[in-house]
This record gives sequence, C-alpha cells and structure tokens, in this order.
Amino acid sequence: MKTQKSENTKQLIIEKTSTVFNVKGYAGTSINDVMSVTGLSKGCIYGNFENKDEIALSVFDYNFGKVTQHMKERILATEDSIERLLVYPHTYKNYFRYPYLQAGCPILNTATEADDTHPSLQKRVQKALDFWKTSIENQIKRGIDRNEIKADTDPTEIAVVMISMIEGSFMQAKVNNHMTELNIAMSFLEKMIRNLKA
Amino acid sequence: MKTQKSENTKQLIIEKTSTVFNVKGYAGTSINDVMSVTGLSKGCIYGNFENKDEIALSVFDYNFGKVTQHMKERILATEDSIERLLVYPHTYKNYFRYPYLQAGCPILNTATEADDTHPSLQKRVQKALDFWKTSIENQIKRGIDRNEIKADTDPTEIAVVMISMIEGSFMQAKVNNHMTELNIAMSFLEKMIRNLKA
DNA sequence: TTACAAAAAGACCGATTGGTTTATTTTTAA
DNA sequence: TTAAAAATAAACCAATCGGTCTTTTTGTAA
Repeated sequence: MKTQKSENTKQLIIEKTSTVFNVKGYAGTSINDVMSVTGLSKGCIYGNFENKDEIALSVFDYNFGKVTQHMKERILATEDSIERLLVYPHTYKNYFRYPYLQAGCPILNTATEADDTHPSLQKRVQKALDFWKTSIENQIKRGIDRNEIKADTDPTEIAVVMISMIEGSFMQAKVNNHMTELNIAMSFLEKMIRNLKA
Repeated sequence: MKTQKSENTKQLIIEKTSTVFNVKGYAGTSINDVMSVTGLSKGCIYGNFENKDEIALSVFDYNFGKVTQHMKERILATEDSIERLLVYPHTYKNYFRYPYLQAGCPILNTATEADDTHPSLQKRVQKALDFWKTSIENQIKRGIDRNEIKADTDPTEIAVVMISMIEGSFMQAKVNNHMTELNIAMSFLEKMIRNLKA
C-alpha cells in the first residue's frame, strides 16, 4: 500500500537535491551528495527511486517547472502582448533574486551535458525547449491578433532569437561571475521587443 | 635531456583526446578514455602530463585555438568590415563542415561545466570569451574608422549580442540534433550585421 | 656495438562510484 | 492493537576512478 509518507519523502529528495544537480551536473552529482544534502540514508533513497537516472529526470522536471511557473505568473499579470514578452528580459536581468536560477538555467546546464551522453535527459531538454519556444510564438501570435504587434512579425524567428540571446548571455554571466554581458544583451532584447509594437 | 619525441607524444595526446573532452566533458572523460583513444599506456600518459587537469587545460587551449585560427583566416581574407563580421554567422551556419565544431563549441561546453566546479578551467574560458569579445569590438571600431559601419554603433553591445546569439542557438542545435534554430538565428544575425552598414 | 637514459608498458594502489542486501527500528493506517 | 509499510544503519558488491611505481622497451650518442 502506497502511503502519503513515501510521496512526501520523494518530494523532499527532489527539492533538496534540485540545487546540487543544477550546480554539479548529472555526472558530477553522486549518491553520497544526495545522501548528505537530504540527510537520508542510502537505503531510503533507493527505496524511493529506482536509480540515479530517475532522480536526475525528476529534478530536471522540478527545476524547469519552477522557472515556467514563475514566468507564467508574471506573464498573466499583464494583458499587453509587448509587456508579456518583456517579462523574459526583465526576469533574467534580476536572475540573482530567484534562487532556482542562481545555480544556472536548468535548460542550459542540462543541455550541454546531456547532448551526447545521456539520451533520456536530452529528450527532456528538447521537450522543455520546444515548450518554451511555442509559448513565445503563441504570445506573439496573440499580439498580432490583438493589433499590438506588427503583423509582419515572424513568431518563430523572434522566439528563437529571444531564447538564443537569453541562454547565450546567461552562459557568459555564469562563467564571468558578473552581470555585465547579461544586462547588455537583455537591454538589447528589450529594445528589440519594443520595436515589435504595431 | 628533453627529446623531440616526448613533445611529439604530448601533442599526439592533445590532438587525439581533443574530441573526447569536448563531447564527454572534463568530468566525463576518464584516463581510460584517454588511453583507448590514443592507444597509449597509462604510464606513458602520466609521463607526459602531470595529471588529468593538465591534459584538460591543454585540450581546451587546442580546441579554442583551432576555432580562432579558422576565424582569423577567413576574416583576413576580406577587407570590408561588414564582410568580416559576417564570417561568424556564415561559419556557424555550416558548422557541421568543421570537425572541431561538430562535437560542440568548446567555449560553450566548457563554460557550463566549469563555472562552479573547476576554477582553473573556468579562468581559461573567461580569457577565451574576453578575447573573442575584444576581437569583435576591434573589428567594429575598425569599420567605424573606415566609414563602413555607422558611427553610432556600440562595439561592445554588438559583440555581446553576437556572441550570445551564436552560443545560445548553437546550444539549441546540439540538443535538437538539427540546424533549424541555428539557421534562423544566424540569418537574423546576418540581417543585423548588414544593418550596421554606414 | 655498446652503454645509458628516456619513454612506454602494465601491474598495482587506495578511494570512490552506483547499487544491493539484510536485519532492525520507526511510522502509519486500519 | 496490530500488521504492513517505510526508513534506518551497515555490510557488501564489482567496477571504475585518478594516480604511482617498477619493469621493460626503445632511441640515441659515444
């Protein structure tokens, strides 16, 4: 019989390890790390998860979910399509305020590690990236319908460029341990988005 | 007495392992990988390098040098500043043609792995990134001086945006195993560069 | 051709990896 | 109250990790 407790423990393991996996990566995080960061025994961890893979997959979903949820809330807070798109540069300009982004963007971190070595993790990243792209495209289409965004705007092009600029400048911010490049790129992105106005 | 032979072996180890390190990452590449890919014994490898760190550092320099050299050659092939800047999107659009880029961009791969875990490698990436940024800035300044690029162009802004877009879209290309997003971003970048024309 | 040092080979080291098992204790729900 | 479920600690596993050390092979200068 499955109890509430085991579900709680499973969730606790995911939450407590979410940072470690994002910092050290999949290969760099050991079961010992999971044990020490959760305070749980090895037996308990393997009682709740089949293997390290299953933990890593769950943790990625959790981390990506956190970012997604945050963006969704802020996007739905405004009706204007341009303002909605601006949520992305605004958020990443202040990424240090959000603990789940401090360790790095889960997509970026997982993508570069998994692309050639870990197929199941790679699939998750692909899905996450596609979800993100589609969300932006839909916001742009909505803006065109509402006459807030120029009709000749290419939703896919803007979505791809936005994601590229965010991830590329985020990488620079992480490696340099400062925000200069990220701020420059995000300011540029803001200008670009404002230029989309009908 | 230091002989020629040992230098040759050292170089052979670097060249043969350059791909493995770029694919599997620093933590993911084992000495066993180095042995099997070079066909050399463990004793030989540790006779030529102090430790795994030293190999990884040398390999990063080698990989970055390859990209740099290639760009330099193509940039110097033309005098026009706009054409020179266009070398970047042109090259990355056809990155599969260049074996040292097929395994991924060494900067991107190393950056995301090293940022929190491997300080000496991180420093190399910082330097490489700074070198790249400065090169682009200098090309833009040269273009302004030659009246080929609009005088009000911000060299740093363009350099940061270029690097961000390249690295961000490259990440997407690698994780999706297709070029769609990279091509979209690089076409956009081409338009952007052409817009800089005085 | 010999002598010697450099280079390469490979056995060996302790530590750590992910993962299993077992026996014991604690929680939980009926 | 009781029986099942969950968590515990600890022993144990084979494989692999980075790295050392000694032996053997090889290149070279006298």
